Amino acid sequence: MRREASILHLDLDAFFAAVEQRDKPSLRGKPVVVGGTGGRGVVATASYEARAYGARSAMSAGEARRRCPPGTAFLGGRFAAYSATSRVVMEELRELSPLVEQVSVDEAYVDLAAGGHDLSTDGLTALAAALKVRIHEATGGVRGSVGIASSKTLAKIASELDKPDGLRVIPAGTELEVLHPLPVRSLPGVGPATGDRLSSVGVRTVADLHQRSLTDLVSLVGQAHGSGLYRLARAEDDRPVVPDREAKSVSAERTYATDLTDLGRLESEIRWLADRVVSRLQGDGTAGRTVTLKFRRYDFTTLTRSQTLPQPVDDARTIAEVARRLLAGIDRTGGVRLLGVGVSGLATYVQGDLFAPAVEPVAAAVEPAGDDVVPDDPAPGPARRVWHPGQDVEHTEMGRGWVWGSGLGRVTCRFEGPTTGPGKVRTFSGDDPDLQPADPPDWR
DNA sequence: TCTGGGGTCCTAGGACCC
DNA sequence: TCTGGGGTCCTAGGACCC
Repeated sequence: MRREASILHLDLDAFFAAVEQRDKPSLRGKPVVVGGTGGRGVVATASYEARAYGARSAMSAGEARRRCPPGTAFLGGRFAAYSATSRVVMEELRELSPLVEQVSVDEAYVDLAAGGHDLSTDGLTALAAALKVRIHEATGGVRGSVGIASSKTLAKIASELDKPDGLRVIPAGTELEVLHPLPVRSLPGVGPATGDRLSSVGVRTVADLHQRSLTDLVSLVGQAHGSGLYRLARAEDDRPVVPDREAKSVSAERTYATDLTDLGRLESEIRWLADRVVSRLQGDGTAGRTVTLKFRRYDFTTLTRSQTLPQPVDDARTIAEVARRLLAGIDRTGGVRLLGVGVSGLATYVQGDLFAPAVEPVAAAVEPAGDDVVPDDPAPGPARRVWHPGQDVEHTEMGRGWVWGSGLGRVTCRFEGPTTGPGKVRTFSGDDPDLQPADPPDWR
């Protein structure tokens, strides 16, 4: 918490719907719902006119259709238009200060202390009012709510208080007056689960929260969350505004209109998801060591399986094969509602030969030619064999398995079946005659 | 027409090393 | 041989946010 209110939070109002209403005058003043046009969709944004009928973000499309009157516009979403509009808004914020932290397409923090502004309450109010006008003009009609306070959390709460088209400054020293009457559920980070736990011990407002000891809160919701709430109730928050946060993971997922059961189809979906992840990975010049497969069953139960590789990977074939191996260990009975593929443990990709000896096997997998994989008949010839993570193998003693990692002339394999649970891991020489590639998967 | 898609952070247990 | 503890890495799941 700073000594003066110098952190601004901006939240654009019903952003996607507002862009649609800007671009299609016939939609102005009418209920508009963006998202959820597919069979299993949910609402991304409801205009305030649609909210009046009970439509909400994250609600199923079917529920929103039941609630809204005939004539409501249900739109699929034009994300290019939203991000272009977002960029216009972020430029306006950067006029205020070099320290702008964009949290999402419609939300950002600005550190006003870095911008040399009049930080009196009157000065801040004038600044916020002028900003709102500039955003409305620059975007051609989108409005936003602004909160200014002495910390990020308070600024975010402030921007919520007068939504939509809000403007709220919380002068330094008055934080607790504003905070204490609020329901705990309005604190960022308190969702349904935490809200229920707090409610079960009689904590409903921030003032109630303030009464509880640190020990109580930690035992109720865990170390990090408990101490976070303890501090929040006292308006203690010194998180800085951080521009240009680096991404920590990249993922793609898809929910299917009808549950999938065919293994070949699942594998081609994995390949498609891996391609999407890779195009973003390569666009960012990054690669990651941990591949995660996300799997949601017909009954919405959701599992993840992950594997960390020896080196970062950014090629679709390796990522898809690791994901496919992970899929093979999951019981698919009943059908699959959603599949996802992700990569985390990101590292900026360093091009060059400096570490060539160590990364050569994986580097070879980056540009896969079918010939990299040794044919089933290991004819005499070039002795060096290339193995890549996820590849199926057959070992004379261990049976069927798959490559976990390789390097420096060795290959590490994991042997497990869908029913055997955690597998055995063994390392072999890369040219061990007992180890052979198994039948390669058929991607088509 | 029950429940999207892209993320972040935390917890807990086990393996492994010192 | 027994016993213990700390630290790090990996995996799986869950809560939360927009």
